[in-house]
Amino acid sequence: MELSKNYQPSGNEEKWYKHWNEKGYFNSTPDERPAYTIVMPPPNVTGVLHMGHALNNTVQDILIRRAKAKGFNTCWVPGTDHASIATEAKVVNMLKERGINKNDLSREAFLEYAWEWKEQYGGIILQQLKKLGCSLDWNRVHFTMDKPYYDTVLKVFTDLYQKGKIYRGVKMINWDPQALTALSDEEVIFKESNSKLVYINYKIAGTDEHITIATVRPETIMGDTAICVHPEDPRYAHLRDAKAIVPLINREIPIIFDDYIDMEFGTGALKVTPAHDINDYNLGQKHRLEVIDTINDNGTLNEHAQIHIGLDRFAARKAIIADLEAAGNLVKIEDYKNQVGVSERTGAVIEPKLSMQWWCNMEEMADPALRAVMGEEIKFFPPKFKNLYRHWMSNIKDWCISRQLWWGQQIPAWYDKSGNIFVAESEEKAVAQYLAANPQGTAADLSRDEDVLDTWFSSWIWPMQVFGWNKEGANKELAYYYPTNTLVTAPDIIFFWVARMIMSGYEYMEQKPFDQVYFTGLIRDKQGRKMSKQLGNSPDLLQLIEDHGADAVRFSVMISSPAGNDILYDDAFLEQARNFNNKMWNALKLIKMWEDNQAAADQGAPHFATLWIRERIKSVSQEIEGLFKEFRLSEALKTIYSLIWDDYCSWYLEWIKPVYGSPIASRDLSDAKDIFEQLLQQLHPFMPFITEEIYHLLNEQNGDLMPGQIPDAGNADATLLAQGNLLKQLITGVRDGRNKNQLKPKDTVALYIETADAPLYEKIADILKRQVNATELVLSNNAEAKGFALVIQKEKVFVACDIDVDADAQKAKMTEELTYLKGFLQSVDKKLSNEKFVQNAKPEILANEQKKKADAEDKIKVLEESLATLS
RNA sequence: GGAAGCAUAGCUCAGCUGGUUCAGAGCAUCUGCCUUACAAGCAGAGGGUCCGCGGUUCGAAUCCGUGUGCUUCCA
Repeated sequence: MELSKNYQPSGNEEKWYKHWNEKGYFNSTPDERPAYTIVMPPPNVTGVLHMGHALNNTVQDILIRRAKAKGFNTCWVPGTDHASIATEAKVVNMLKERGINKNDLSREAFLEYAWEWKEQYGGIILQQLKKLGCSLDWNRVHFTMDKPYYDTVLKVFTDLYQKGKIYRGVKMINWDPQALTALSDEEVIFKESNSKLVYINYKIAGTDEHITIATVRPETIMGDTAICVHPEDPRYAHLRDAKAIVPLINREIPIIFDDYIDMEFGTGALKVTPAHDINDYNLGQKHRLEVIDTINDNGTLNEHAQIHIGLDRFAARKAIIADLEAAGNLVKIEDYKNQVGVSERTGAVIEPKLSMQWWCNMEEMADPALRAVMGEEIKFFPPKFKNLYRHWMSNIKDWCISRQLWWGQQIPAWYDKSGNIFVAESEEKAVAQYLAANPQGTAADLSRDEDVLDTWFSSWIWPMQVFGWNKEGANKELAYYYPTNTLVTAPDIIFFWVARMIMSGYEYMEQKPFDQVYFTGLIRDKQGRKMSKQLGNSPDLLQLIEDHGADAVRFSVMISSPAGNDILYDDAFLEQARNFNNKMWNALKLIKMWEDNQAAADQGAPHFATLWIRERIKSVSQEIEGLFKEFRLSEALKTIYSLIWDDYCSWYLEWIKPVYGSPIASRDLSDAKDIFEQLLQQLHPFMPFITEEIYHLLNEQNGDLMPGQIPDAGNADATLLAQGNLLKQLITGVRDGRNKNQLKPKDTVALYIETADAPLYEKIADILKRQVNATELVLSNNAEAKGFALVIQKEKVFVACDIDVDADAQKAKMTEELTYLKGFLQSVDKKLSNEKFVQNAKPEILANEQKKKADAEDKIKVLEESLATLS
């Protein structure tokens, strides 16, 4: 068979994905095996695959494939999220490009366009996940706006309303003047901004006196309804019962006293604008102040502002400053850094606004959800996120769930002409409610709430709804797959989504939605910056897959990605992955070469190398098992990587390699293949394509690697491991000695070894000689020959060769080692003679110290003897 | 303003319940090799006051306090 010089991923990946899919490996139906279930965090329909998705979904695919290989019935559910604000914005833009104004459309017409958009672009990201190799059950694709899902969201709303957990009310909300909708607190990002602190004089009514306030929002002064000072501030004590006059519009407002004020800040006097600041609002409630809303929904001034009506708030800010200056009220302007809230989706500066919205009371639901995480019924990986979660859950506020948009689940609330509310899952039921209360009425008296629900109000029931929670009657699927096993997500949606899923899980299933939450890190670029569209520092993922193959991309995001820690993405990882691919490819080529030249079938004993590496694999498999239990996936990958590259390729294959030109023993060949297959099985979850490809090239296979099993590893034989280890050290030691003494690779040597374990050398002599280019190995001392001496573990090694060795340098080196060992022995002795140590240390640690002492003593003895021979 | 996390080789980072299988990996550097699987490779090597200071302990990279620097979350 002719194999290319290097591994070529292109072509293979599509081939294997299609094959796995056709074989049905991705699909799951309940059976007698235990289930292992993951629901994918549904990406936005507006999204395209980026590095964050790549990391997140690679992790999930690894967990799924590994669980499959450990005998679980694995089910990974794909889907997308309708993303109210983002999608609506996209659709509005699309319409604008076609010359259509959203406001000219009916709701129904707009939604038709929106669905059209969704059908065209909404599935892109799922298609892209196939390129990454994700073993998703494509029979189970869900969308948060599908009919059954939509209906269930309404059902949840109705149910919570009936339980009194959802209510309608006027409160201060975060208003996005661009998207023209309310946002929840979680959708507001605070950004540091360079603002101006403007000092303004307000005249005290009936006097010539002024009071100076400082504000960053002078355009809101027309909404002022008080000035507040600290009750103990001597500067203002005389102003009790005084009134101030708002500049430009000359409205009288009271001066109030409250210890909320920070006397140090600004002038110690605060203008209070209850309609446009949450803190002012609270202050206003306390002091029963009037509320004057001076800003329109779109961010322009309204008629209550009296001046500059229709001007945008930022233009108004400039205009008002100019007016104040002209009127002589402006004192000074200072530069000032403050935190300004902007909309997560549109980037518009948030306008705090009093508004009638729907709210969900979270307190009661938070309680079991908090306990589940703190009590580790749901485990967080890494656990440091428990703190963050606890803090948020214990300070939880009511959730603003209505959005002034059309794309989403329309709130199932109907109003009659006098404003009474009827909430029901369907219009018929709402009408029935109304008619029951108003026998004279007709359905036409009712009008439905225009608003839709927050997207997260639909995705918080994702883990149960994807298994048909809303279905009538017994649900085998839900019973089998729920609770799911692992949720893999990024820490930035711990409140948006994770916490709320836990709450809805306990509310409706009386059970947690998942056993564990694995938080991936954020991916940053080489300079440590977050990857973002604005910076353009996010690599084009599909291009990366195209250029390097999905396996390499998966490797590169996983190798440096410990749970919860940010990763700095660097293309160098791709090179490492490519080299690793080529390494395995070349191992395959070597074995295929041997296959063409093998001895007839033989019943010979297994090669020492084979005996050793089988034990080595057992021991490493146990390690990997432990790493998976703790979700330390990057460590697991590194461990497998090193097992394949170092142990299998660098040691094992070299040890069993036949002398050039001679055939390989057929037993060694089949062992080498068998071991390679085991290693491919272990690596498969991380790099599915190349492993499947090599697996099939290695042997004629009956089945595929993907559904193959990783058996539980037994305990490794410690003696064999130690023997292999000694052999490695002997080889490295002699090679190092050769290098240091400037022996060329082709120069041969002879080995003289004094050992207490002569039988071992019968097994390893051939390997040892080959690996260090020795012509012979004699188990005795030879003081006569030219050469150099080494001490490896307790073995006295003399390397005879035809060069003059610097005996002094050699002695110096040995003496140095001896000094170190004696110091080391001293420290061990000190420990062992310390009564407190002997009393307090655990038995195994004590035994270990005793072993260290014995080993050090042995080695010192050998070193001293060798030194004596040298002189 | 409140809280959390991080600081280990030139760079990017591992290091789980304190004890040399603990000071490690990849990249970079140096030396020698175009050895018939692999030069995108092989064989070796060098390189670290584990941020400073103090404490707990028989013993600290690891635990506690404190200072400095960086990051993130919340208001």
